[in-house]
Amino acid sequence: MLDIQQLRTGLDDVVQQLAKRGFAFPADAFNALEAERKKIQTQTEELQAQRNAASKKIGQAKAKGEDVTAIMNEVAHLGDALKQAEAHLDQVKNDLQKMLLEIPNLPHASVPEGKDETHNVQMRTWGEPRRFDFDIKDHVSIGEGLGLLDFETAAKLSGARFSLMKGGLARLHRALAQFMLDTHTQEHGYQETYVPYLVSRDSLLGTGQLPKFEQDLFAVNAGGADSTGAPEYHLIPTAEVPITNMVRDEIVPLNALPLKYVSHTPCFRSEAGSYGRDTRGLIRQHQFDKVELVHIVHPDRSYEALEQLVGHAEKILQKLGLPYRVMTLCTGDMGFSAAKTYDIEVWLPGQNAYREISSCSNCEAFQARRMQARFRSENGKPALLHTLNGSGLAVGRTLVAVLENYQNADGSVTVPEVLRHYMNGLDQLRNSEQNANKI
RNA sequence: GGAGAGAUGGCCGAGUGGUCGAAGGCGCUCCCCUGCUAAGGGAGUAUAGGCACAAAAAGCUUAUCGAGGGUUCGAAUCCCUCUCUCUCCGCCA
Repeated sequence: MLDIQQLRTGLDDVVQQLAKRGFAFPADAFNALEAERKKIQTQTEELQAQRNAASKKIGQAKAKGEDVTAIMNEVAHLGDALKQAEAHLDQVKNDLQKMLLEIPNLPHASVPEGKDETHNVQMRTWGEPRRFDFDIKDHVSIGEGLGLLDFETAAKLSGARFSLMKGGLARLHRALAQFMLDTHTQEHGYQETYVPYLVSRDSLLGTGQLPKFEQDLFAVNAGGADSTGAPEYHLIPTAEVPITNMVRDEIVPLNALPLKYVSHTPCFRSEAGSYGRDTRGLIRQHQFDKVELVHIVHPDRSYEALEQLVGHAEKILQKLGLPYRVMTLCTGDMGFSAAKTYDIEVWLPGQNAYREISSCSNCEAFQARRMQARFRSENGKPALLHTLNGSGLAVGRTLVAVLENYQNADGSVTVPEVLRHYMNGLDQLRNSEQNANKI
């Protein structure tokens, strides 16, 4: 959420900045609402002040045992007018709030201007894509070839865009998550957290998924789909939601900053509207695992923290020996809550392309304002925090990258050195009688 | 799921219709005193808005005692609904 003060005092600038990210701010509607708000609020508060003063007088008079009918008459007519004014004010404020909640964050000055992902700017690359002297397969063929990846059965269980992994592949998936968690907690100073996978609407409002992106979420009702009323819970689309909301309505002591949390969770996305893209394989699923990094920081430190955050995510790819590049997203490609975003894209030989595996964003005070997440600042006053989040990394896509980059001519896959410890020393996934064995 | 108790400021805790944004304590900040320390004395110490102003300060004003609604001239206090916490019972991984 943007600062309404900023809209009142510098609307033109805000409109211009939002235009850069392709958002048309309804300035006229805002100005009209704001003018009305001002009028009604003044009027309402005037009436309230009258009432309060009269009530006080009544109280004082009664205490002295005086007759109060005169004052009572004086105040009697206020009731209806006040009620009406209050209702009107509520409505106008609600409309304003609704408008405010649907406005995306302003891009940071350093963000390149552009319409879509073709205007993202490459910052750096790491590693050399490996040369293969055999015909390479994509991860689907590799996984199915091993007898360890089974989309058909997953479809039977749930439908499209779900996956079933078995044996060494399921274990490799787990190993990746463990490895990421261990690295971030032991080397990067994050506190491991276990969080709810079902969250309230308030939490989703806080991080910006609601009210605008309800279509992308899965909703859950206790007692089944035909239960009446609004959904009680939503499945988390990312651990960013529960982790960041830990500080909602809190005032964090200055000396507790920065807070750095990591959590491994499943993520659930309906991805409405993206059908037809990445229909094959593990790239785009309704359910996937992710290790999420969140920083809650002092506003002066958030861009410093963003660089660290990206570095921590990169470290995982480096240790796994997976080539990648880091992109700064342009204004038109950034997410709703972000002021600046770096994407990390890993090299996928099966697609002969770099594909997003991590997205690291500084949301500045955008989420904090929605959440009323504050810290007690140097002058003793509460001030809004800055929040950042980033994948460190998307586990499913990392698995894809490992399969494709570490594939061998005979269809086997070499287990990266750093993961063997988590695989009981196993150094290769290969097909076997056992793997091929039915369900 | 059943029965009961509760939710007040950074924390503890008083307050059952009026001058209460809220006693008292703790903590914190500043000052005084004390040759260090400890003890003592004094003052201050919620948040978010609005108005006005070029802006800040001061000022005026509104809201907030878990949330929402209601009764009333007036609600922390009375009524209703909800949420959460705790205790006991049941069930359950």
